[in-house]
Amino acid sequence: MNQKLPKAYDPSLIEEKWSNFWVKERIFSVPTPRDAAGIRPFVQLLPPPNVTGRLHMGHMLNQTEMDILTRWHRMTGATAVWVPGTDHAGIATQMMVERQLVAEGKSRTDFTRQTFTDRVWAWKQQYGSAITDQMRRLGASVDWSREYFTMDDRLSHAVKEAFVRLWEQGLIYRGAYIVNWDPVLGTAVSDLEVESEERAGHLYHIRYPLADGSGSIVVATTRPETMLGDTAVAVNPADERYRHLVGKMLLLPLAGRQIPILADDWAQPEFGTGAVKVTPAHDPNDFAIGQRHQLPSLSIMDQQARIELEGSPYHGLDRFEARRRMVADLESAGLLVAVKDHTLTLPISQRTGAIIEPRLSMQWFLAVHQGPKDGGDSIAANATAAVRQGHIQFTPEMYSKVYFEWMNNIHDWCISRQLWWGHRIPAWHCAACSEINVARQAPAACRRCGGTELVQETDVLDTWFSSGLLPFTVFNWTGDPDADRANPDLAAFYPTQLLVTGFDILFFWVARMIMLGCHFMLQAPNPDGSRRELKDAVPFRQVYIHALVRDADRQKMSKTKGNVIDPIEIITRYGTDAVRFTLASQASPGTDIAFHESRTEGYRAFANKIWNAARFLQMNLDRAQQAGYRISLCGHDSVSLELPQNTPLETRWIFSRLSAVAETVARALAAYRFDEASSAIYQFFWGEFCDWYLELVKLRLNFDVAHNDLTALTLNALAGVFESALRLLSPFMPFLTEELWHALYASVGSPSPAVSIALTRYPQAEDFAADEAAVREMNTLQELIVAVRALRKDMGAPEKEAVPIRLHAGAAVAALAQANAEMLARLARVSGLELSTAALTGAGTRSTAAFDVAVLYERQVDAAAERERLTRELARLNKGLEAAEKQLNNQGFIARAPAHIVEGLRKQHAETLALRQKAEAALAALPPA
RNA sequence: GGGCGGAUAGCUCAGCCGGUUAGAGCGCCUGCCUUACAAGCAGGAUGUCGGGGGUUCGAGUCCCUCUCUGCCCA
Repeated sequence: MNQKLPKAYDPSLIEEKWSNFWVKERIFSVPTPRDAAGIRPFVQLLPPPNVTGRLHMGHMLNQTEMDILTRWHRMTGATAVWVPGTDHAGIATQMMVERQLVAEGKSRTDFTRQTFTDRVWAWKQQYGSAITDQMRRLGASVDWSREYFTMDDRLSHAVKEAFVRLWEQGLIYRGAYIVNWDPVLGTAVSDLEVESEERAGHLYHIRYPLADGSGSIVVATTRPETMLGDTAVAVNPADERYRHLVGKMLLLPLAGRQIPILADDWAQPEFGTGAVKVTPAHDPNDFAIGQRHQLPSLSIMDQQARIELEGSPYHGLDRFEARRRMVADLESAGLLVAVKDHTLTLPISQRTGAIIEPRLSMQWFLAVHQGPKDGGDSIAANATAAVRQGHIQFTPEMYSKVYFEWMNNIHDWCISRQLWWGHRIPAWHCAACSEINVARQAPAACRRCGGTELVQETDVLDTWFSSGLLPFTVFNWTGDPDADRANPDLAAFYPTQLLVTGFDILFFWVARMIMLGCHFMLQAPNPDGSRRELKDAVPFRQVYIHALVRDADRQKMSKTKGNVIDPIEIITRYGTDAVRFTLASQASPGTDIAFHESRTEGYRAFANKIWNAARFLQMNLDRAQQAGYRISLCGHDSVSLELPQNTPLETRWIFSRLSAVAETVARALAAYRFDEASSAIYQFFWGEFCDWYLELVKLRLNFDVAHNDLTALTLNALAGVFESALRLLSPFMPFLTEELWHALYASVGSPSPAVSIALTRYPQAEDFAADEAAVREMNTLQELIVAVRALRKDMGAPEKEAVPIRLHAGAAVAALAQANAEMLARLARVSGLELSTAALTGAGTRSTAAFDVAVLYERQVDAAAERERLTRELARLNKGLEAAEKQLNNQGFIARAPAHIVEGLRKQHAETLALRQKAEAALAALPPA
């Protein structure tokens, strides 16, 4: 019945078993609650990885943090829902499939839209779950029954609904604007998807002759190829050099059109020649000038950024080829005045690395500064207020500043993409009258002219539009106030409690969720029918922004650098629990994590330590059973707050420590201090439970004699503390603790009280008896033991040989030492204790504030080493005394510092003084060097 | 150019609302195969808290400034 645990911890033997178990048994599935008001929800949305993605360290950190919090809250009785899903990732996925086609010698244009998207779906079916499969190995306690894909019917329906509503509210509009055009992808991309890069380039000075032949003006430009689209030349109104030319017409070289010279502040006199060409269709600033002066916009490039100008000799040329040709032509025409080196900042597409072409094109936009037609504040106003008013809190707090900064400068959001893969915009263009019919279903006839020839919009929505809706769409939001009010999932789980994510998607995703969440949910009534306020419309109440995982040299991981650490590979070598603990132990808000494998090695050793503690326990439980003891273990009830009268010191102590650690962990986790929480548990488990408690219980467990109370009591305490410690640790190391927890119950011969440790109660400070006196006494004994061990070492006493000691101390400490002679014998190999009324100094002694102790061992100490040690000690003490005296002699300090600080310092000063005397005496007693 | 961080032991990082002589892990040195664990046990060494100035009875902690360094936005 009792399976022996293997001698060494081997994660590969247990992790797969439990991750399968958790999924198969649906341990973390949360049904829709009947009574939303009766639960304490802890709801989080997993930042959905792209279907094209592979798990990286960032995911692992993110999921480790989310999982620790989820498991912790779940164990404290919350209804913990963690919703997983994947994102269709428009551009990334389409690129992935297109690349596949290229390998087959085909291209997207060989397919119809339908057959292409069918192919993407097929790809998704086959490869799309790679990342969620990897996730299962991390032990993430997500609710798989709620898993979604952003293009599921359910979510697509909601996306369509959201779009139509925004359109009806007048917040979505269509228009020709300058957008960031990626000529490789053939689509517009948002500002966020554009990076800027400095590159060496040229500034071309080109002469534009006046139409009347009376002279010319020289313009400076970095992009001569766009001159075919020029519709003006601008000079600064204050620029004396050109004032007389304003209003005159120019003859545009290479095009032969006439364009005006106008005055506009945008032209900076000190840049280039002070005269700039204006190309409204190919430059955002020029576009603005064009608007101010009602200039025509002349688009001269196609979707691949080739010159598109019928009849022009440059027609069909790539933009950079066109530049070369045009510069050459200008030169031969004598119009190229100068070419100067110039560093220019180029917009680069994040996806493809292509140089973005600002391009005038028809796009769909979401208005962020405008109130909806049916009343209410603008999207940006609500999103700003939600954070400003504290309904959403950022950790680290600093990120709220970043958020405001962005929100204050936000522009209307270009939500259309010229792709095939994504949510198609629900709009139909009337062939007859060009009316745009936005509708939930394909309309039969145009609403304006009744025409029946309707063509659906070909654009799809930006991926972030649909993911921005997730906090409510995953809970089946419909947009219909009555239906939404009656929706039990929405009632129970919205707003979600927390979002854990990286700063890289703060604007892409976090901000969009706040924008869309506040906007839509303000319109959804509360479950009781009352009007929803902003504080309950927010998509989440807390945002925790985690750090970046870097390599051991603090370098950002990147494919090109080749320093990417694959979490699966590390997990395979060290086990998931050890990797999770590594990340947790370094996860402190606002600090990047340098991932050192040596640390993971250390935490695997920790896991092994726990494993062996379990083996020790199992061994003793076996013996106990053979000896006829019955051990009862029943979750946290096994630990009694009332310890029996005869409970030995170390047991009173360990329960006190357990209580304190539970407190520390709770406080740390509430503040996202994963590092503090994990270090407190580590310290407790290894430094206190294993190093001290397990050694001490060996004194109490006695199976050679008939049944005795002390053994029984100790066994119960030992098992109870261990069981509690496993629960304490389980959010951090779910696999190991699950395995050992079940094994522990098996050893006791009783069924586990829950199918999983994850469903038990999290240890709380008040679950354990705290005993201040026991902690103090134990600390004194620890000090004494450490002092004796050190002395033994100094004097060269062999490890195995027991040695007597002499102790000088106050009555209480002396009595404590006498009462615990066994402890001293066991842990410091003390063979006998002799009390001394006189203070002890000289070779072979050590002193603390509480006692002097001497090891009675014949061999002479190494006088030189001892002198060195004492000298160091003396220096340390003097430093302390100096600092203390400086303050104590300071009248200001005595007068102004709080009494307990002054008193504490005095006491310490007195103690240090005594220690110094002893050290001096010891030094003097040494034979001369 | 604007904004936000960081600099503490050899390395990676903690150090709260200022309060007594600054901590952890890894690494390093020494001794131990003490039957739970050598992935272990025990003992030990290591810091002008980036420089300078200020506030304060008191500064690693608050303020100013400089140096170095990282990130975000334009």
